[in-house]
Amino acid sequence: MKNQELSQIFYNIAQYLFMEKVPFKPQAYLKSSEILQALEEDVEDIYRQGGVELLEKIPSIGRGLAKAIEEYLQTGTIRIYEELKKRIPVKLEEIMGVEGLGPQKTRVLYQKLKIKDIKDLEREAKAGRISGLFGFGDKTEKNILEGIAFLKRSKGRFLLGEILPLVREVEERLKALKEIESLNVAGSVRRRKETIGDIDLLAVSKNPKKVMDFFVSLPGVVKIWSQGSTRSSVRMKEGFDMDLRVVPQRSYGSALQYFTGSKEHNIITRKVAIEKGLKLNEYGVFKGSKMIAGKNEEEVYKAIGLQWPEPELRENHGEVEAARQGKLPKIIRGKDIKGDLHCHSDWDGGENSIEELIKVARALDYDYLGISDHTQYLKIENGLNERALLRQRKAINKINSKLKGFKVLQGAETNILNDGRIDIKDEALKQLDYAIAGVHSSFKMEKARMTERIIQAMKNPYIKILSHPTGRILKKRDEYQADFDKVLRAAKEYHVALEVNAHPVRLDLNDQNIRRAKEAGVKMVINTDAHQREQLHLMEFGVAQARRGWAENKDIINCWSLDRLTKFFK
DNA sequence: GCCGTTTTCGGCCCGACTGTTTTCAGTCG
Repeated sequence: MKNQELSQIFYNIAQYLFMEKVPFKPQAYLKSSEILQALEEDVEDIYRQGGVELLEKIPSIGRGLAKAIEEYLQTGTIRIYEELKKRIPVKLEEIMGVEGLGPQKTRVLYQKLKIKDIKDLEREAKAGRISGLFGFGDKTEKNILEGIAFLKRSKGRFLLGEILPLVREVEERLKALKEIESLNVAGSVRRRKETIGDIDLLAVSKNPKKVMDFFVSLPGVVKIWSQGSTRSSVRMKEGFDMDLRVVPQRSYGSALQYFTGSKEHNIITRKVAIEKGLKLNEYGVFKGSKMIAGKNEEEVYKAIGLQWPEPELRENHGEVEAARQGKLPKIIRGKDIKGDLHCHSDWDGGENSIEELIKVARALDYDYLGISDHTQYLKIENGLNERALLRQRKAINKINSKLKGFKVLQGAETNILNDGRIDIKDEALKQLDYAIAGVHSSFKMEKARMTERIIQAMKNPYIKILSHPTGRILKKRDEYQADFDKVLRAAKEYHVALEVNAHPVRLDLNDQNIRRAKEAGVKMVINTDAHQREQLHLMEFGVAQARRGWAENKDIINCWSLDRLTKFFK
């Protein structure tokens, strides 16, 4: 698949054009770069099927870029790109990945000091040769060195699961300040993206100076990037940045809307406003110079003729059009979850007994809990064999006989062997309330075989859930190769629910795949895969991901009553 | 370079802060 390569090339061309201050063209390249990055179909397939004409059907790809794609597919290179590279042969991703360096500065650094990559950059900055260049001073040089150090440390983004607890701590501290009238987290944290670049906070206060002074002296602040009366920015010791903006009450809604993003969502909403002869910015909705909305988000959206979209929907994935027609989905909420169907007890070496897990599940107000221990193939996890499963069946029956208003289900997380068979015999699977199947070995299998392997497993009549369906581990392991469309078709045909694994490093299915599953009419289940009782609380991350994937209660089987769920399993 | 159309041209989101200037360019979000 050449999508990513082309996306990168168009990104670089855009930056070169920015350097030469070509108007508007770079934005066009940038836009197409983003489109290609997110495009699910293979551009090469599209080109093979319909040539340049079909490529032009891709949004933001016109005649010029379609030709460029064709050139790349045929020759492996794009002429204008090669020329631009020759003129300024710089590793753009590296240099411009440093905070504060954009195309203009990158150009100067190359022309004056022949800086080509981050190594050159660090060397020249340390030697003090950067300050003094036109447009560069001591501070810029120092910031460059700090930016390089950050890149080395963090590789950029943080997992939502790492960040959210820290954000909540900061929120608590700020809310305790009496000068703060309202406080909200905005940005990608509010949208619950799986990884977070930095944190945006928004506050209302009549005394912004006091608030900013307090903010920049919060415990954990290691550097103050900027401090003003409306915006301040700091680096925390964990390595991420936080922005706090103070806005007047009357603009709070429009500011929250604006700073929640996404950028793409905002561009569209502003255009919607323009169509209606209005102007939308972070201060409000304006008709001429008259402000007609702004104090809360609902009225802002209403003023421009849109239904209020949940933050998780604001990714310019069709939500604005849906909001215009009043057809936004009624996405699930955390309290709709009625049980967790994937957790591990001490039977397979997990940390807690079934009874201990039940306690937490009841505290979460669940109606049921599915124990799904590993099975025998996973020796390292003390996987259960057929006899152990039977013993566990009896134990669970006994526990259930003592419970009122709550039910423990017996599942099992079985393993999909390389040929698609399940590592537990059908006679034993039959005794379970449901069985989960997952790939836990041979991740690197070739695509067609992997697809067939997974589909074979789903054909087993006792398999009701496919756990972590794509196998990715954030920042560590890519998805395994499988044809997801075929997996979806099989899931539908054989009535298998696909898991949305809630663990913050998995989140598998991810938002886009959840959306695809929903559109294919495939049912899903949000599970924590907890190996200790505290992890049952990770459910919120799975719910957030499902919300980002537009999932509604009808799509998620553990939003259903025990009766309906039991029928699904039957 | 794309898009949309009142369709082959004209518009493309826009404001805050920094660091460098000496009135503003560059970067970021």
